[in-house]
This record gives sequence, C-alpha cells and structure tokens, in this order.
Amino acid sequence: MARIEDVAKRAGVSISTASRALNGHPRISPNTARRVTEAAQSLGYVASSSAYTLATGRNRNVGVVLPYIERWYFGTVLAGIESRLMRAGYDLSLYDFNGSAEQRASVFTDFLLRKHVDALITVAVRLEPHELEVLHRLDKPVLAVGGPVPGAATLRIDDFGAAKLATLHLISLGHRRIGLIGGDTASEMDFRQPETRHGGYLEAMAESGLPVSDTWFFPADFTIAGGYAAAKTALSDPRLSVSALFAASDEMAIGAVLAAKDLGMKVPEDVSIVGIDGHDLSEFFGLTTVAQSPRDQGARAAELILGVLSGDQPASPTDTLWPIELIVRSSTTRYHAP
Amino acid sequence: MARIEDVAKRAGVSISTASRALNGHPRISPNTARRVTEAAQSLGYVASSSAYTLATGRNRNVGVVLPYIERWYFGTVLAGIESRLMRAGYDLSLYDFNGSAEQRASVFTDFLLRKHVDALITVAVRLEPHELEVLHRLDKPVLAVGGPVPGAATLRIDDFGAAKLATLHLISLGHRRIGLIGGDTASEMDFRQPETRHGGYLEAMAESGLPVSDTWFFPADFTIAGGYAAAKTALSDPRLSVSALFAASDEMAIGAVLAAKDLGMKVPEDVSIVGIDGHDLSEFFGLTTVAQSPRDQGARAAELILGVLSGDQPASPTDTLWPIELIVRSSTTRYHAP
DNA sequence: GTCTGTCAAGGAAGCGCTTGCACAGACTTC
DNA sequence: GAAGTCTGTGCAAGCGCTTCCTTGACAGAC
Repeated sequence: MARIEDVAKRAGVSISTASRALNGHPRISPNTARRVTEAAQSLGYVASSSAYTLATGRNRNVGVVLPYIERWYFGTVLAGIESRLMRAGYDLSLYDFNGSAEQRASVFTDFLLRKHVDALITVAVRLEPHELEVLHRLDKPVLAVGGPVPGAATLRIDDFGAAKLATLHLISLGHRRIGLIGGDTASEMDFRQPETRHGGYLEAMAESGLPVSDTWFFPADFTIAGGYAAAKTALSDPRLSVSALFAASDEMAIGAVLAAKDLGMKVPEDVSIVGIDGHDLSEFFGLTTVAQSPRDQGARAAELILGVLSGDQPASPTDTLWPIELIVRSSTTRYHAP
Repeated sequence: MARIEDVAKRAGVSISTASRALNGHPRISPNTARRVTEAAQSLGYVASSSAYTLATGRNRNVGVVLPYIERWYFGTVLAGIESRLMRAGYDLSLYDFNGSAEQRASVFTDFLLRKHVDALITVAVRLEPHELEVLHRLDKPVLAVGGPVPGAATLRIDDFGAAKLATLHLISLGHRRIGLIGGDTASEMDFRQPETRHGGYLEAMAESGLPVSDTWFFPADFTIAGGYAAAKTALSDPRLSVSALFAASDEMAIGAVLAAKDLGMKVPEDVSIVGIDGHDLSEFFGLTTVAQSPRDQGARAAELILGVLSGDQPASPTDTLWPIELIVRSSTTRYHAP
C-alpha cells in the first residue's frame, strides 16, 4: 500500500507539500497540486484513516444508535442517513441494541468512548439518564431523530400532532366511538412514539367533546401481527362497537385491516382504519395514514450533523419539526349507523 | 480524556507496562496488573482506537457491504452480524448501495481502501469483476453471505435446492400446473438469488416429468406489492389455470396470498402457494415456506470472520451451507380438480 | 563468591499522517 | 534601492498507542 511518502517522492516534493496538495490547501501552486494529484492517482494512494484521525482528531465517521435495524422505520431512516453520509465521504458506524440490554450497555460503556466517531445520530431511542450523561461527556454533536434527547438537537415529526390529526380525521367523518391500537409496555421501553401518539389521540377526543373509554385501548407491539390481534379483539367484542380504529403505526393499522377482512367486515364500510407513518406498504393496502418520510428525515439528519461538523452550522440544540401529511386513501369513510 | 500516560502515572508504572497490563500480556506481575486496571477504571480510560490501529495495523472493525438495508432479509442478516460483532468488541462499518450506482462505486474506489476495516462481509451482492479485483487487492478476509463471491469464503443456503424443494412439495401434493413468481431483471442486477431459485424450480419440474410453460413465469421485484400484481395476473388468466404458485421469496408469496383472496379464491383450496425465506410475517399469513434464518446466518458469518481474524481459523475460502427447512402451514394442500 | 537464567519493568522507536513555524525567493511600495 | 509583503515549500514535532530491545534484580548453580 502506497504511503504519502511515496506520493511525495514520485511528485518530487516534500511530504508536507504532498499532504497539503491532497487536502486542497491554499498556498499550493496549481502546477504542484496537479503533479501530486497525478502521483497519488497512479499509485492508487488513499490516506490511512487511522493516521489521519490520530493527527487531526477528526474521524470522518458518524455513529448511529438505534434499537432495531430490521424494522421498517429504523432501516429506512438508516438508509437515508447512510446515503447522505457517504456522499460527503463519511463512514457510518452502526450501534444497535438488538433488543439486548447488555449490548445496549456496551455501546455506552465501551464503543462510544473509543473516539471512533465525530458525531452521533440517535434514532427514536429513549435514553436513560446515565446514558445521557455519557453522551454529554463525549462532547460531540448529537442529533436525535424521531424523539427528543435532552440537550441535543432534534429532528422529528410532531408525533402528538400526527396522532391528533389522524384522530380528528376520523372524527370529522362523523365517527364517535374510536378505538386506539397503541403501544404496549415493552415497546414503550424502547422508543418514545407510543405514549406521545396516545396523547394526541386523547386530546383530539377531548377537544371534540367525545368520551373515551379505557376499553377502547388495545395495546400491541407495533407489528402487523400485533395490530391484527389487537384489532380482532377490538372488532369482535359486541359491547364495544367502535366504528373506527386509529393505530399508532401503519404496520399495526395494516394488521387491523387484515383482521377486519378476516372477520368478514368491509373496510371502510364497516370500520374505518387510519395509521401513522407512510409505510411502504400503506399504499398497497389502501391505508389512510399520516405520512412522514423516514428516508428523507435520515438524509436531512445526516445533513444537519455534517453542517455542524464542518463548522457551517452552530451546534445549538435546535428542535426541527419535519412536516407531516394526511394521505386519505380507501380505508376511511364517513360514519353511517350499522 | 485520559491518555495511557495518565493511567501509567496514576499506577506508578511506565507507559509500556501500562499498555501491557491493559492488553493482558504475560510477564506482568499480578499486582501491577491490578493497579493499572484500577487506575484505568478510575480515570474512565478507553484506548483511542486510531492510535491503536496506527500502532498495530488492526482496526477491530468489520465492514458490511449490502445492496439495501431497509429490506427484511438484509436488515435481519445485518442485525445478526452486528450482535455477534459487538459481543467481540468489534465495530461495524456499513456500506450499502442504496440502489445508487455512484454510491456503489464510491464504496470500492474510496471507502474500502481507507484501511478502516479488518475484514469484509458481503450480503447477497453480485460483484462486478473490477469490484472483485478491488476486494482481492485489499488482501483482507472476505466472507460472502447468501451468494458466492469467487475466491472468498461463503456462507449460504442452497438456493437452488430450496427452490427445488418448494416446487417438489407442490408436486408431491399432486399439482401439475405450477406457476413461478420470480425475479425481474432489475432485481437480478442487485443480487443473486432470483435466477438460482428459478433454476431449482425448473429442475424440479423437469425431474418430475412435468412440462413448463413460459406463460407460467411471472416476474416481480421481490416485494409484497410486486408479488400481488404478478399473482393477480397469474390467477385471473383463464387460459393458464395454474393450481399452485411458487414464489421465489416469502414477500412475493404473501402478495400472492393477498391477491388470491382479493380475487375471491380460497388459499389453499383454490390455489396452493409456497415461498422461500421464513420471513417474520410468513407465520402470520400461514404461509408454507422453505425457511432459512437470516439472523442466525448473520451471527454465524460474523463468527467465522472473527475466527479468521483471531488466527484460530485458516482463511481458506470454504463454502459453508446453511440448513434449510420446509415449514408446511396452511397455504398449501393436495391438488383437487376444480 | 561469581556466573547464568528468569522475570518484571522501562526506554524509545515507529505506525502514517497533519500542521505550526521557518525560510527563500519574487513581487510590491515608497 | 531598501524594506516589507506575499507565495510556495520544507523541516520537524506530535497525535496516542504498541512492542522490540535493554536493563536491573534476584534466585539457583557451580
């Protein structure tokens, strides 16, 4: 592997000149710059990242912390982050918890402390106080996507407002008895959305002067199967007679659509269903949803962090709200008495 | 941030002794080792990874190359790799193509050359010759999961055999006219499975003396929506009258199940459907499938690579076959004439 | 009582880069 | 024409580790 010394020799300049030429410093004559670039090219030279890091303290590397990779939302945010980061020549180090407490602990006690990353993006994680302290001690830019991290910049949708909007949509269609498929305790541990969205639903109901029954809440685990099971209960108990369901995620909403069909009910004639997320599959299932765009949010998050790292942006902990959009499809319709 | 010098000072030893103590070298008295460990602990010392790398040439970092993160199979393999890697104290650098040719190119012309990773795991990518050459020149252990990379070790299922097994399952149930929902040209570009699985289907049919019609092949893009569209065509053309469908992935098979239902057909009474993968959702949809376990494969892949890196395993390019399992659920049944 | 071998610990080089400082020469400016 | 300002380049220190080589202390062998 070629070292910078080889490049310098071949271009007939000193090592320092070679370094400056390759890094695009001013005060290098165009002619020299060209010779160095050509020498590097012909030798296939690529700077060793560890030497670069040791000398500069910069890593060209951003860490991403998230609870699961294999779920649609997280994977999609990650894809967005990665594409923007790579375009800027930045590496991405992945730290996911994989649902394991010890893996999670090791991220904070070991990995993050290795000075391997210049900045951190967290995706919808709900941090414990001592984890937060680790983050602050790192003294590196931190950006939280999809859920606030105290003291850090944030990029998120208004989850509360999104849930309220979805619920108000149902209410505006004349629905009065609206069930909620929300998060169970396990999912609340891992990320923040469940309870915030629950709150939006409650406020929409309250503001519209509608009563809410505890029996209209059906906890689930944010998966299709979970939403299916919850909806089956919700729709087959004759005492409840909800005419619409709001699911706190599209995946659960899709499960609800499938459950309704399996119960011989027609969507939306017999039951209206609305979700949140704008999941890839929501269009396929004709689901009315409040869409966010995780991929674009990820890309934007990377952009914000890159801005801070390049010094263009101040590192102030700003709270950026990502726009949401109500997409009405064929899973919701006007209420009519059975 | 504490440096090793601080640790040494605090423990009252030289830097070199501190280093050896922290790395568990022999020839350090137990007493000294303890003092150094305690000093490190109390200072919250973590070795700088770039200094470590520069001095040793080792990175404690494995790169993972894959075409998409947000698809179930890839995300799940990735989760498996990550969990095993973290357990060994290894970082993971993510390089995905994101469906972008230039992003893909930059992985090979830039990122991989930075000496940032000790080894590479590729997931189901179909490498171009010049990409392969880059890999070989890196002179680092490479492991290919889910699809061979010439000259590298491989961990994969027998895709050909899996497809054959799925098809033979249908044949053994008396089906004769079996449609194939396989890969379209776009998906064949990105990864290898489509055409291999196609081959397995053809061989099963041929060995059983069954004719195959070109009109029984329905290309799709390996998604639920794609499988749905393909199955709708397959099942609604009266000239075809296929009694069973083999889909080259569970996601397409799920789409097929939904299409059948929407056409008013009963699964499996009116049409049997089988997939490949053992997708998280396959159980939910009662899908008969040939299951692999991407998560376990990922973990195993990481383990194999770690073995090579630690010197326990030779770096010989072995081809490891991961077992597959036919899981019969409620989407397939014995053929009976309409 | 000297010699050799073993063990624990330290000195210092070196990994491959960046960058502050020094310096030589060319170009202004009065 | 001397003093001062730019420009372009080189020297060498230093980033924080690991590890080869050496040293010193001590025990057992002769």
